[in-house]
Amino acid sequence: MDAQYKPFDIERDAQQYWDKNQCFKAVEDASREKFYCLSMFPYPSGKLHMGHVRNYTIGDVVSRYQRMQGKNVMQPMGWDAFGMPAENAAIQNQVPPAKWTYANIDYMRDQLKALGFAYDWSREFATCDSDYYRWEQWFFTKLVEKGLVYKKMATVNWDPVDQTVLANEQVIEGRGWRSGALVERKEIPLWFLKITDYAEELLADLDKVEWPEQVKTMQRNWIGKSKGVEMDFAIADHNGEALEPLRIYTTRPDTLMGVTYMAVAAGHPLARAAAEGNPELAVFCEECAHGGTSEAELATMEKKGMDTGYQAIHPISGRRVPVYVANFVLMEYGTGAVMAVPGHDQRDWEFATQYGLPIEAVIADENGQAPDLSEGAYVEYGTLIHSGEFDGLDFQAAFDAIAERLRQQGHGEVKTNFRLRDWGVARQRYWGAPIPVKYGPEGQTVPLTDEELPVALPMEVTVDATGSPLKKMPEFFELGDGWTRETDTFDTFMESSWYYARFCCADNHEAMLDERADYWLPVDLYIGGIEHAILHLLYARFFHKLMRDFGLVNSDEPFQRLLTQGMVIAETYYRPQPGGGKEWFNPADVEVKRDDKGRPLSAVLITDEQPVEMGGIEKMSKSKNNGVDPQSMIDRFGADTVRLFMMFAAPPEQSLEWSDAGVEGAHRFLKRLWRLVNDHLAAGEPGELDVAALSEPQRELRRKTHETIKKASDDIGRRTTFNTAIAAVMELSNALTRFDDPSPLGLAVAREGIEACVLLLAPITPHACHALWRELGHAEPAIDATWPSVDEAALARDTLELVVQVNGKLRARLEVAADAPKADIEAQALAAENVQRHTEGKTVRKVIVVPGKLVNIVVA
RNA sequence: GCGGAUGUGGUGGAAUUGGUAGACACGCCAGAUUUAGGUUCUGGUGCCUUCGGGCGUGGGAGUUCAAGUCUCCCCAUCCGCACCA
Repeated sequence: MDAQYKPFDIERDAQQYWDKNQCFKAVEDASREKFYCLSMFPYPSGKLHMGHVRNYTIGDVVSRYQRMQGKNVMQPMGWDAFGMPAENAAIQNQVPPAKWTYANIDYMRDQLKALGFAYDWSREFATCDSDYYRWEQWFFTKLVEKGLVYKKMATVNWDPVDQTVLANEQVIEGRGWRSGALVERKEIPLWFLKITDYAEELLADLDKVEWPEQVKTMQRNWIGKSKGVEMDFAIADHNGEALEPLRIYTTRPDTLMGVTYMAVAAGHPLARAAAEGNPELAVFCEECAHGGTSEAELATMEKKGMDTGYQAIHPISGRRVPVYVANFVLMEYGTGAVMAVPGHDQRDWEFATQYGLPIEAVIADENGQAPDLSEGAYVEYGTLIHSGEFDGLDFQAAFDAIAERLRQQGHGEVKTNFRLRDWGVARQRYWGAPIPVKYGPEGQTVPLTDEELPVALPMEVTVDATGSPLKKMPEFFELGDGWTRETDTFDTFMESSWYYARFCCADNHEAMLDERADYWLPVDLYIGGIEHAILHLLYARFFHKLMRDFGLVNSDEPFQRLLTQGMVIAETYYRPQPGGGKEWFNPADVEVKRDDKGRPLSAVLITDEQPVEMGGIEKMSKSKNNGVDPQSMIDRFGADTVRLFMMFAAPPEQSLEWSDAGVEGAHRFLKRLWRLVNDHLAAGEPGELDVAALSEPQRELRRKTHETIKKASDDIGRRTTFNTAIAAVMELSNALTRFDDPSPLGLAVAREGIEACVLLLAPITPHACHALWRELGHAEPAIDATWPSVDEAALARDTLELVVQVNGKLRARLEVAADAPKADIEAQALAAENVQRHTEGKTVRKVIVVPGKLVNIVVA
């Protein structure tokens, strides 16, 4: 074999071998256990970033591991190709989004191939292929027929200068990102999917999947099932005339007797009515329409309100309280109105304090006293006070009693509510799948028929900042006889909600899915960023249930296991600019000076040797220019080194800090491994592995080999902690390097250990292991080798080391027989020299023996 | 603001079930060989120390024979918040 590790030759040869033999083409086979491993497909933004490399390496390691376990593995790849960046690039470079997107796909596909991922490329597709989105359009028309789709008014960000709808991301501090104009909230009619019809099932079925508990918790909270009371407050206008009652929902009916005002959204009919005769209020309602629509923005903005002059009549006490218009109440949430209990709700408390409204205690604190409300609201559950006949009741009793009273009076009833809102799927953008609906001359709204599908998106267009070109293309939307086509396109979450199913049968041009979907689904392991923990994963789960209810799939959930990978982060460097901004420099262009402990002291730009500031470690991003280009790393060290570093530097769920030195370390390890095999082969032919004839060092090495197999198998297969699996293999390879025994038996023991190293690393550094496995004389490729198994007999030990503590502090170590009785261990521990010193003159109160671990002697 | 996480040597991290804190690696220090495909090998390396030991897992309290791990409070950072993907 070549004494030098030559990654580029090795990687080219291995990739050619896999490619030529179509090693990763997945074929349905009912007789074999399947494993569908899926990584979240990329948006083709231009080139791969380190986050992609991390994501796809994790998926590849698991895929290759499962293949070596004998499973029928399918690992596909495709492109989440619709989205805003293509439109932005089109505006900037005058290139049609389709051209830009497909060029990016071609480039990124080559990059993925250079990393040696075991994909079945025959299943590849892009979501902007009409052969993909046509089925989405078809399915949408079926949903319309089934009543799962409807149109309603919804709030969007409106840029009054560019005359266009903005995404939340395009609203920067309340202003449009291009025009800089103050963004307004505007109501327009939009298409919605009834995800709330599935709220209960989406909640309950979380129990069926093996997902990280925090992701399930986030989804549960997002769905937000609550039990409360929906009730009406009668309303009187300035003249005491009765108006339409005000409907509200509360989860705290026990605090009902503490209501001191009501708050409604600026768009609420009551606010509109009040504004009619009140110019000041009309101006205020207008002001409330400024700013973005995101919940974070609404929750953190300055709370403002204005009295409508109307009065709400308390349904039980008959007390009259003022009705305010408030900017933090939104029409979209619940009924667009809330009852305010400033004594027991912090937000209500702050508003009441600001506007001088009464704050009253109706829940006792833990001492049974009225709580001090001077510094804030008391939000705990407790016993009712100052609530008339309800005094003395606890939360549950008060909830029931007050709800019952409201029901008897016809003012309200118990209701289960969900925080989850229906999914708005319409976008006023060009680069998306056209929504397959047409409008008639008499205002009819009709889904397109099967014969009218698909609606192909025109590919040759010019895009500018003033909205979708589709709206300016009569040849697209005019259908004749007064009929027009919808020009909105789908939310790109639609495409990513079912691509995992289409991979099962991407070549079917007659149907959306076929029986092959039921062979492969559900996805056995889904890997992607934690940032998708709620929206994408919830929409995909919903879509799966829709497809199930149409008989397209037979499972309830799309993703059985989920691995949420952390971000890739790196140090940032900048220089302050005269204007107050910052110029950011890429880590590749910066040299860091360190003190004698290796702590970074300062940094200079390589080109001019002048200092730059260190801006802290952040997520790799364009804006901070701290992205490390995977390609340059592959070009320098080879794909295996990049893969190894990625898997070794951190467990997959944590953020991973990029380190050039760490990459070099990974590269050094591969060179050592190569040399280890080379030296071993040069040492001669191993003999027969006669387990009964082993010397003590040989037994020890063999134990290390099997301990490593055990640990690495568990780490990769169950825990998905690839970093500790690699650390274990490094320990074994260190032990093998130190093991110097050229006897035939010694070489046999070493051979077993070396082959274990190669196979255990095969999923992580597949190219090097492909070559090494061949050098070790195997005709079958490493990808088809069987994962090594543990010889339990090799793990047995005659003696164990126990630690001895005195009062919890380590004082001695003890070598004892593995089967030594407790009493012997205790006696030996007490007799140890250093233990004697620490127990001298003291009374032994207790001796705790934890078998196989430690002895703790408690003295006083 | 709300929901979810994270915090351990100079650095990345390990400690899986409450039981030896710091595996493995990077960096640094010392030595050897010598080095042009990004050397290689050996040893040392948490902090303090009167060399007995003491201290030590963001901070503060608590439970326990025993706490990085469990409970409570606080601080900092990150992710998501429905039109970024």
